Amino acid sequence: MKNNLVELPISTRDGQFIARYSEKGLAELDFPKNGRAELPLGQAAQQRRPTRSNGIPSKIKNWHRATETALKKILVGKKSKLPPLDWTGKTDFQKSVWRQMLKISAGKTKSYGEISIAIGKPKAVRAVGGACGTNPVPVLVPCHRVLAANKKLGGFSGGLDWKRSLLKREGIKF
DNA sequence: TCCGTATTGAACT
DNA sequence: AGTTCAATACGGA
Repeated sequence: MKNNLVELPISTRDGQFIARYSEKGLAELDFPKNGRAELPLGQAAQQRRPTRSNGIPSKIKNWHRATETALKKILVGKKSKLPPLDWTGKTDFQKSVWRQMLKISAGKTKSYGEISIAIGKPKAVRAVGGACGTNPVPVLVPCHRVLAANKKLGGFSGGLDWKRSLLKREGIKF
């Protein structure tokens, strides 16, 4: 079996996210492609296309519902329960890093250094950054709550605008 | 094996 | 106070 992922859209006020599910859980989540963090102003282009519900296992539909709820909550700075995540094929190091990030509650931040300490490898700060960059499930795994040591904005896969917006919504100052 | 990385902290203008 | 630089762990080619 290969990338037998089920692809489902999630419409939010920030645009349409794309969620992909494997047989084990949520495997990937993508930012809206044509939607910058430039304040959509409610003019979100909502594409309504025929949904092929056929062939989608009910468990995936269930996960998708959880994902949709979680995503929308987090987008307004609230904590939420997450669907099962499928990190198959990823390294133990990455999984450790992401698990630490899941422990960051809404409205709080951690530095890359703190993450590295938390996983027992204080010197692996840059590797932590690398793991963040390959995080397949942004937002839900709150990589945006990870800042540099002096509380500065690091980088972000989906664009720094996103990171800034998300942090702002959670009332984080930097 | 070599290179890049979403870092860091210390040294140096 | 701003900038440069080496160190360091890990993943991908």
